[in-house]
Amino acid sequence: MGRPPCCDKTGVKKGPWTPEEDIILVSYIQEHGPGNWRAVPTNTGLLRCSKSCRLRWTNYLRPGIKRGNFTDQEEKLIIHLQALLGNRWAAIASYLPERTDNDIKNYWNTHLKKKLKKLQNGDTDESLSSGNSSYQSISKGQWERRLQTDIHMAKRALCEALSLEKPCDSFLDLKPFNGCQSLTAQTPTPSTSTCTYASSTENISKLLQGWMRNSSNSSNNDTSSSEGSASGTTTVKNSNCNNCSTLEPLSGIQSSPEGSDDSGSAQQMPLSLLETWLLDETVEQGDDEGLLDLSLDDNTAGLF
DNA sequence: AAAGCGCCCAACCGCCAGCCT
DNA sequence: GAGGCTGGCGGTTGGGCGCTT
Repeated sequence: MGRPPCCDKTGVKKGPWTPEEDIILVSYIQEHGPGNWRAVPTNTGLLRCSKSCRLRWTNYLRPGIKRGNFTDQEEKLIIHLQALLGNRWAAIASYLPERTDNDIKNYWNTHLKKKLKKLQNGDTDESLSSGNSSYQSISKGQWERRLQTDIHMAKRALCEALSLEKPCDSFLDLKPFNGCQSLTAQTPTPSTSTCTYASSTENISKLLQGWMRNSSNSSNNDTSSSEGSASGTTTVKNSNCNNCSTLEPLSGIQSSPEGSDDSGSAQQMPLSLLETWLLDETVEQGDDEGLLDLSLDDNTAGLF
């Protein structure tokens, strides 16, 4: 009957991931591809719940994740999409392939919610002035048309931003992980896939660099690598990797033979969605047909 | 210098739809 | 078909950090 439990509740480690754990997880996924999370703790020896492994991968280690400040375009897009979709962060994240739903959710809760609150209280905010406040005095029909226009503009901006990305040859030359190409090949996506993996490689390289530095500096000082680590995260965020090419490749990492399912479902689907969106030439300003098939959330539409 | 406060964000929790046995 | 697990999702939490007093 059914399946065995995904993991033992006992002996499962919680809390921040250490760089060592990250490396183990990344190595495993490099070899086997993402998916079958239940097998990950068993096969890697990680004392983590399968759920925790999946979350760590999708929210932090997955290729193509962009970290740091949100651009104005991204911000506006999030606001528009939140108005349309409500708090469906995964759906919203599908239009921002470089951002995780968790990041968007956090950004909304910590920044945008406050901004909108201010707006509702009558304050002005120049970054949103072309967004919400301008909707306040117009009819719903006008608002929808304006919204389509803004989404179209955001689409253009995003398209331009993506087209500006150049092939990351320097990272390809690095080959920090054997078989990294095959992982990207799993994803039948736009040309950005190479870059997205490279950017992740950069993240992981930084992480590795920090970890190697820590472990060489203080091989007997575990607290610096595991405690200081809430650090796994801190290492990546704070270290400046000016010369990643000095990194040694990880040994024992094989290419993924048959790219399993995907590199995190959140990666494949969003890109195809985005691609559809970007390539949809029928979406023109003022053309209400064929746009996002989304109805207004009454609550959020009321904001405008 | 240090205590207090607020912000940020990684990670956990609980729920649910879909899938597997 | 039923029971139960998996994977995905949104909400929430709490530790770390920086700023202010």
